[in-house]
Amino acid sequence: MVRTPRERMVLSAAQLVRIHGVGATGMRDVVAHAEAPRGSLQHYFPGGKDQLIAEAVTWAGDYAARRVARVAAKIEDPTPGKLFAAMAAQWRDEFTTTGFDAGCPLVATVADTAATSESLREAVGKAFEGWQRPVAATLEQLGVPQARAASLAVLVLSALEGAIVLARAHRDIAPLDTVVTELRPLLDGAVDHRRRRTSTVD
Amino acid sequence: MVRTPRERMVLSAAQLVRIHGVGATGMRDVVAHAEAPRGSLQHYFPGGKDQLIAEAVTWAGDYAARRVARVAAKIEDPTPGKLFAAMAAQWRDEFTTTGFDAGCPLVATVADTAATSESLREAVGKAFEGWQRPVAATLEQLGVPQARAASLAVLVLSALEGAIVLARAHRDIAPLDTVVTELRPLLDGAVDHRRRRTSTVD
DNA sequence: GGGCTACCATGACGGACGTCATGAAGGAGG
DNA sequence: CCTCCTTCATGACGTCCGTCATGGTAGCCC
Repeated sequence: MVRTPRERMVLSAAQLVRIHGVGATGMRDVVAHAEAPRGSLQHYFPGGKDQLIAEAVTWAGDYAARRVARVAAKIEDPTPGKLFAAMAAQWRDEFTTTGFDAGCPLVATVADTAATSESLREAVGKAFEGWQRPVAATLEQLGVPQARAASLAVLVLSALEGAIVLARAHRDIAPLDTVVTELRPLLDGAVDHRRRRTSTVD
Repeated sequence: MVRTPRERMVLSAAQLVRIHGVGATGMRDVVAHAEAPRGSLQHYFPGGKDQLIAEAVTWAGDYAARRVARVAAKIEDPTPGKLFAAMAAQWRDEFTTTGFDAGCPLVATVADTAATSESLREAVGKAFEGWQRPVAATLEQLGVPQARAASLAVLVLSALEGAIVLARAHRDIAPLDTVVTELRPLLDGAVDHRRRRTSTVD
């Protein structure tokens, strides 16, 4: 579990962006947070700040994607609604235990740089795509018809991201619970039971 | 429709925050964009940048709230689903005509300052609240039971904000259309037809 | 051992930022 | 006319930013 200084910097960048946004996250802050040597910046990230943030965004997207697969595997008697509830619960837990200081790094990066840096915008787009894919795949596996699964994955991501923003603004997890409550029947109602693929042997 | 320099500065701040985020929006940029005298900054906003951004956020919240009432009045044979579709359509139109450079100022402010400035965070919270209220009121007027209307308003705001972020990241309005398509039946299904209040005389 | 590469250290530079000090117009009221 | 107050103008200050230049260390390969 030891991480190279380079990895630590990418990881620290992601965490700092979650809290302060891209603009307010300095490279000096990143090396300090990562306990990495400052001289390594120009060595590992010759592309400068854009490259560092882009890698952080990409890492965050991969992390989110992995987490979907992981949480889906842990649900017993899974349904689409339960998947969404579990995804929201992860944020709920983080907010209640760690506080509301950190949000989603992808949202922060879009808000700060979508109009400025094409490369960063593209990195975020791919990160969202990579996150959406396992969500859609899981929905399909749970019996949602393929065409619908992609749409519902977009809805799930949108509602979750929006609820995170609302929760942070209010310093209250209620929006997360609300969207789960309202969306659950819709998601569970989208399964075509004849198509359902069970992961266990019948 | 002439605006005082002070108003112009607040308005320009809101617009610049939408594009560049709070951190990357400088006060000099604001006065330049507003074509306002730089010396007026310390006179009208002795609280500094925080005060300026806070007023911009508050203005944006009021603007969004007014727009809900306005768009709701223009829908013929309105339903909850149509309200949401109309709200999303406003963003759709802006993205297609003006491009994806500008997002929602409330989201940008939360992402940049939720962990840093308590006053700004609070301003955004109230702005969201002031936006949510007319949405819930309109839903109730369209026949949604009161308790449900508040929840659905949260869902509407969350899904819309999230879809805006996704649309900007992908430079594609598809997410907006997707959430509308998926959410419309849910919203229209929430009306209790016995409670519906018609605006015209029966 | 010599040379090459990967990695780290440190200081400087030019620019932009938010803020403040100081002062000048310009109209209102006495 | 003089005074007060609102409004605007301008320059400076200190700080922080991203980037770069330069040089040092450590280890591997020939």
